[in-house]
Amino acid sequence: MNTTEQKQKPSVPKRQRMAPNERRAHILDAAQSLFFAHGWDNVTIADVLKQAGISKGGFYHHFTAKEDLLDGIVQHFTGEALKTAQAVRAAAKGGALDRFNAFLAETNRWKVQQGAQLKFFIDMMLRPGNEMLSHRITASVDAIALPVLHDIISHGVDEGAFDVPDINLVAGTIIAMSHDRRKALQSAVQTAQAGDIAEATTRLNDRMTAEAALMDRMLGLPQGSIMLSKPSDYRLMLEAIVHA
Amino acid sequence: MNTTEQKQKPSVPKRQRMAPNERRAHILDAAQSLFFAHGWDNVTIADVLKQAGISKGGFYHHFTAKEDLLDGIVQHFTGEALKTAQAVRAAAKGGALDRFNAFLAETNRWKVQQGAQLKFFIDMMLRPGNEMLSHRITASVDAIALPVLHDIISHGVDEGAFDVPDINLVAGTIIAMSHDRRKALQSAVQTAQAGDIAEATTRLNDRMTAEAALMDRMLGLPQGSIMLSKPSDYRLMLEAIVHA
DNA sequence: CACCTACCTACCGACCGTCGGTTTGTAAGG
DNA sequence: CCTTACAAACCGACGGTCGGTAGGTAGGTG
Repeated sequence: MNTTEQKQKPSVPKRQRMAPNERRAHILDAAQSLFFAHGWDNVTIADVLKQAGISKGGFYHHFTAKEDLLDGIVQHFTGEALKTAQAVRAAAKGGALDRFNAFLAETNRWKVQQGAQLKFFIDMMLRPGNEMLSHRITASVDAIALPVLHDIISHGVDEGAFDVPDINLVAGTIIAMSHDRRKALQSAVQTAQAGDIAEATTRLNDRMTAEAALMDRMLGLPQGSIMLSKPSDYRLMLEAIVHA
Repeated sequence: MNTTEQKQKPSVPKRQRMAPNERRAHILDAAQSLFFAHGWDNVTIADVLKQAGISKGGFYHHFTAKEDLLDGIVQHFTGEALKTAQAVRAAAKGGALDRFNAFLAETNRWKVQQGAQLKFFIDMMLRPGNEMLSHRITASVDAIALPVLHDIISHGVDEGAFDVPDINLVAGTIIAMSHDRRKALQSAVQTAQAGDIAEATTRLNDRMTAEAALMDRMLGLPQGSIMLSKPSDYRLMLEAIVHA
């Protein structure tokens, strides 16, 4: 109801055509940044549309529902992890213990590589209102990591290197422990950002050392068999996060 | 827009007044049954109103939002657990191992006591769309169980009975393992309902035996120190669930 | 020119939460 | 014992928002 009827072609919506894959990825990117920043239920389809620069009809041409975005994001986010896992599985050289340590090192390398994104990721996973996102990503990671871990442990048991009460239980518990690590990581990052990187590094290292010791026990290994990264790695990771 | 204007006082809404606590509990009960049965996002406020027999205004007089129901339900549901935990904590007699076994026995006793409700509860926790409920209940249980477990383990370490790399890590991992157990329980219940109670009992028992063995290792105990329930208990529990 | 498909606007139904008003208990004052 | 006054429980219509749909439009392709 504007009194001055300006019929000027204003800010022409500029309908621009894109390849389906491209458009889909574009929308997914927009959605991911919004969801990570503000939480699943605090972001509306309209927000995504504005961010992605597309209309509702256009959106629903590429996606069937808001939940469909979740699947896309989770897939995109766990794609890297999947590749890593497959690579570790393929490189079946060495004994089970070596493979296990390689698996841990690889996952850890991936995290360090994420650098500053890692903090963002952790905060997102732990943000209230993001239970759905968090749950799905966790489930997806589980689905990828569990069979690989089972495979490694199973080989270790066959070799006589490992001794476990139940392969699946041990694999699941190790993964659960790593999920639980998120809280410790978040706390460490906060400490680091408060200025005390030394303290944060120490706490992180203590945690990881304890995890390694626990894994030794769970796998029936002598103390010190499982090797996690060095403190210097954690320091570097924390510094990278702080300076971002 | 009814043609036949029946002015009869029909099905008088019978505005009936209740004490706030009573009304609140009444609404909470209705909400819980609906949420458990159909999932958080599939149940609307209107559904709860109809079930509880109250109007929207009345509802919002007692609750501030739909989410407020969640807190109430979680509290109501973990209240029993809280009492149990406090009781275990108070009964500080005996050594740490005895207390630990008592803790496990008590939590298990609680589950068996739930009986048929247990299946309902597990299905609810694992139902898609109930991530929020599931997450909150898990978090609440964690908050209750963690300090108790920490307390027991800490005493055990002081006594020299336990030997752990990190108290919090071990406590958290044990709890995480118990949460992960839900999937195994669900699977066992399904097997039992399919008729094969013997198989279900065996699988459940295997799982619990393995958990006990893992806990022995985590706590630095000789094999067989941690005692979980007998197979007969699981059989009884499964039978109770099937016959409900 | 015909046709496909990416895209758009307008619209729908469902839902949550609010708001002004109504009923009911209850306690003080006559 | 009755009246008056006030607070608290309760009602139902309404507004705004959101996810999703319907039906048409434009731009590329054979």
